[in-house]
Amino acid sequence: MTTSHRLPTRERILRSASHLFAARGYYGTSTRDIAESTGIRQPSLFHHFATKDRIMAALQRADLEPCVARAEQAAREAGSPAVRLHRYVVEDVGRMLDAPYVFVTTRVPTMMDDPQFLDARELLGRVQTAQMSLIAAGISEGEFRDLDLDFANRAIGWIINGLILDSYRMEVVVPRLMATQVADLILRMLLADPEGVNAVRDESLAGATSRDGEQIISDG
Amino acid sequence: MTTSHRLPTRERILRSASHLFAARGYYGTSTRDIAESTGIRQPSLFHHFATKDRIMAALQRADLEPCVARAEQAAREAGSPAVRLHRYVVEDVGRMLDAPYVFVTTRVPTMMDDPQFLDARELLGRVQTAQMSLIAAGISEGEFRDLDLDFANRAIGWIINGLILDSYRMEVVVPRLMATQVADLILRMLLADPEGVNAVRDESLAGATSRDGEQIISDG
DNA sequence: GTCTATAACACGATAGAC
DNA sequence: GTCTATCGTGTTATAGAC
Repeated sequence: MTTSHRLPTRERILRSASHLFAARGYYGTSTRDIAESTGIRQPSLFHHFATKDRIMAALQRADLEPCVARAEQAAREAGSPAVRLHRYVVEDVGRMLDAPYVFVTTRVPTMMDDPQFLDARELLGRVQTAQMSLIAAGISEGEFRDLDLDFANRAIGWIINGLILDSYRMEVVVPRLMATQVADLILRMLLADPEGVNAVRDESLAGATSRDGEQIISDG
Repeated sequence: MTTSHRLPTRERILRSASHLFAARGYYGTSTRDIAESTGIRQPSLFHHFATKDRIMAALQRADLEPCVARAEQAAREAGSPAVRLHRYVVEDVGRMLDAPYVFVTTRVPTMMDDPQFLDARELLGRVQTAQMSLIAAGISEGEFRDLDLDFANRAIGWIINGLILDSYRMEVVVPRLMATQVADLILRMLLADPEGVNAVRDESLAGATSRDGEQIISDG
């Protein structure tokens, strides 16, 4: 927010659009709304994006591509599934809360059904697969309770999506702290020994990678 | 679904609309879509509802009025806050999953902001207040961990809303069982002694009220 | 790269016959 | 209570000047 007043138009469109989508939903936001809040006229939008849905698609990519990368890395790594899941959640939720876009509508099922947003559907599918393999590993190694795989995976999504949805209205003072609290909550649900959550968190945060900077989208 | 082929038109409109709203969102569903799926022409809708938003408002009432009643009753009652919260979640989630309408969009913040849906906003506010007083009681009595009240309350909403959202896509075989699993999950998050969830569930289910029948809306 | 003007269409809602 | 016909508006997107 400090030096965002001379960003490329394309970038300003994406930021405006993500806020408007969060406030009024994708279908509730017109291209006129987006243009006005960007400071250009409605037809000028179409110099930067061929259609309205390409704006949403660009936001979905910005949300889901880093998410897929982290999830699949966490699924590949060695070590405690609990610690890997915790770290993945902290880093990915932290990334979303730190992002210059408001990721509220990028993952809603209403969008995913539309063939226009097929790419996002595929990316989200890969996230689910990676998460499930982490959960399955935790269960088979005895770290997690013997929960239904699908149910556990959905529950994780409920909490993460709920936070992102609320984050537009809540004031998230310290993204990293909020992300950790959410990861703790998820681990407490899953762990066979719920008291072990403190140890898992300590190991997770000790091995955390450094945070990446502000992200810019390359393509739509 | 067994004998739904000669319901009053008004009722058929509400059922069709709730499914369409779930699939494509409120703004993504046109009055023509609703009429077609009801088996009438588009202008005939307006004999039953003055405007499109009155259809949504009727669905919101059908969702939130029983919810408010249960939440405020649970907050009033005596006894263990953990047991009261568990029972409230089981009964209310069970009710939503059993309902003839798909309650997916009735509580989304996008709707709540719109002054057209002010009534729903007020009802949802009362649900939040009742839930918070239950959580506060649980914390002060030492049954729950010393969580931030707002964070705990939001987390409950994330899980319940997530389930309802998914329920449109998931096949929920036994609503009552699913509702119990979700209540267990919520209690496991909150309880100071997570192992106590089994005792809480047993006491909760033992004192459960009998299920009410299929609900019909009276007014829009 | 942004503009004005406008096409082409979908939207919610009304009028009035039956 | 449902229909046909239609109004007025807002929508996404295009054409073409600057």
